[in-house]
Amino acid sequence: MELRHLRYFVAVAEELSFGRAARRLHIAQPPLSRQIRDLERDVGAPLFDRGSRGVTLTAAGRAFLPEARLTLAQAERAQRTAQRAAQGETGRLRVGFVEAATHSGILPDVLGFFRMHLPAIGLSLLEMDSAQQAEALRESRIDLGLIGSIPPDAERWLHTETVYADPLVLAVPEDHPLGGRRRFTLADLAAESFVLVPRYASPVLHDDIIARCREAGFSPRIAQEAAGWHTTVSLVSAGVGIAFVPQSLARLTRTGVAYRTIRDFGVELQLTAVWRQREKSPVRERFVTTLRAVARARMPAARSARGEGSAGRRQPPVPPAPPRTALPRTRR
Amino acid sequence: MELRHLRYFVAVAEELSFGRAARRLHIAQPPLSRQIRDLERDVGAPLFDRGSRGVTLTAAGRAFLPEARLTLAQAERAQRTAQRAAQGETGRLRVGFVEAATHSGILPDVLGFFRMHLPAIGLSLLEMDSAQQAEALRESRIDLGLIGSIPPDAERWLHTETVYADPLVLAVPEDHPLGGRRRFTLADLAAESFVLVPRYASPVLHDDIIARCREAGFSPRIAQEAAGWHTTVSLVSAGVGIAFVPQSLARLTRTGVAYRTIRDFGVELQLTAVWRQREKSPVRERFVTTLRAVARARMPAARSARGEGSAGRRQPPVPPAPPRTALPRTRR
DNA sequence: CGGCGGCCATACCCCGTCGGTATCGCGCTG
DNA sequence: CAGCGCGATACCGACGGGGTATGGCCGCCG
Repeated sequence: MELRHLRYFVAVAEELSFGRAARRLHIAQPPLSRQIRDLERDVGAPLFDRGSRGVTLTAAGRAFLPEARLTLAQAERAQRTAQRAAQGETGRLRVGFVEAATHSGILPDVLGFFRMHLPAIGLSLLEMDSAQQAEALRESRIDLGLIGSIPPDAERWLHTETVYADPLVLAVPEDHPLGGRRRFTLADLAAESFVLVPRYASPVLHDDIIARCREAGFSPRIAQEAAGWHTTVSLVSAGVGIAFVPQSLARLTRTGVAYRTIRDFGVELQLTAVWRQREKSPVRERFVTTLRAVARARMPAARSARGEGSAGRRQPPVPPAPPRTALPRTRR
Repeated sequence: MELRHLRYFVAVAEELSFGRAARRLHIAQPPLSRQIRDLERDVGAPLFDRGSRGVTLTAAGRAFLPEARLTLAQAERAQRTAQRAAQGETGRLRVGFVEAATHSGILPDVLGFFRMHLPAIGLSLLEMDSAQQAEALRESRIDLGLIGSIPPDAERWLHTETVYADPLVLAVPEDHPLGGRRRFTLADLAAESFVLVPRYASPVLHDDIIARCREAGFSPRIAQEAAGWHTTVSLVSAGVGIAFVPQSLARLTRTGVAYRTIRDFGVELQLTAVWRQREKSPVRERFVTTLRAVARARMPAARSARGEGSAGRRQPPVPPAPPRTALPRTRR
């Protein structure tokens, strides 16, 4: 028994005529008769009573009809399910992320987009640090990691893509002596007091800043630790100290605070997506595409993120184009 | 897409190896590869990741697998449903019956057998008289009628089969003068008082008896009406009168009552099944087969019922052999 | 009442395709 | 590095799905 038999049977049962059914199926009547005969032989019982004036369903045929319809519907459902899974419209994705990914607002936006437009995708979110994510990826406990920077051992089996990069600029109180100067070097700040992100909140960023300062010849004096960027800016505004903040923040000018670029400071706030290199996953591709779009919308400058991978392509921000396979569809 | 593709896909997905799956399917590996490739083209997405070391399911494949299994199961279910319907193991039957059919105990026995052995059959029971049944059959409101005798207009489009025939004998009190006589004619009973079934309970039987008496030259004097045979016998035993009762009752001898055959009385208690001539119905055949078996078990004499139709065949009483079509089953 | 037309079955043919054999390409492995 | 295991590719034969032509049956109508 094949689906063809069921399709033919349903057509004949609906038309109650071999001739009309054959026309509807775009085949000739004799082959249709033969297929139905084969089906009846296979089922083991006649399904139609042939009268010279059309045909009628037998008891077996009447019982068979709804089941045959169900079978055909189930077959189509199977096909659609596979297609949707291939296009990443359904499935499951386990995402590891550092806390900073939520603070930046990028991850919440992506999640909101998925809940809104792709509700059939099950997302599992697991907060963990970079090292844990690398291990979880290796052990296939997560499918995607979101980390603050590319790990030192940029492993060969991992694909990394920095989707968001925001250079840090200096925030100073408007009435601060440095407010008037045009150009800084890092060393000029040796005597200042800083508002700094606590290490536990963003270890990579914290360490990067400290390391750059030490390279410039001083160890920064920490006046106050602050976990959120807006808090940090408020403290700067209040004169507690100066701070390094993402450039994107500088666009929302706040009274009492001035922003100054430090040439060759080179520390960036980053968000990098990382996943198992050779594993194809339509859902992951969807996620990354969305992530790129959301992140780009929040990027401070027009230039795109400089991650390795295919991060350079321009795409409409939201919604992202679905990843499509190039295979042509045949009939049915 | 055909069921073949799904069967092959499931095999490969379960074995995670084209070679092993091909062996399991009893085909060579290259055709299997081609079928899977065709399936993937049809679905519109790759279902397997081919590694040189076996294969893995893609996300689409993982989503497709359970749906494919469901489709195959549904197809088998469809087939079995049709088979069962063809053998009358499932379906619906609307049965019209006269009240006497239940009093005789035959119909309840058939119903009990169906509830016990064929619970998947839905039986609709509608009590109506012979004329109503004929009309209901014509209008296809019932599929089978159970009546007390063949209707006067033994219509050409109806098939009738008398499944039960029980000649009436005379029941007299043991101490009654008639008890000693060997041979009777009906006319000998002209002066007696009778216990008779009320007309509303069995109109045909009632009228038959009255008519025979009038032919014999008298109109019977009714001492008492009684609706059940056992009640009738009790009344005879108590000396209320004499009565015509089914011969089968005479086997259960009751103290105080003697039974005598009246030559050429010729009135029978009958139960006749009737249905639309040219309509095939496995459930109806089942029902009639069972009916025959149950009725025969209650028949008084060894001789079979003399109905027109195929009533003469001997069959094991219960359970009846299922009507089987001679079509051979092919593979799968 | 006989010819006609509609309907399905049968007979026969062609070619698409399913399944078979032979072979290749490619990693992995001893 | 040769061997091997696995899937893909190439090619072939034959089975069967679909085509046309035709027959048998029955209801209809002139």
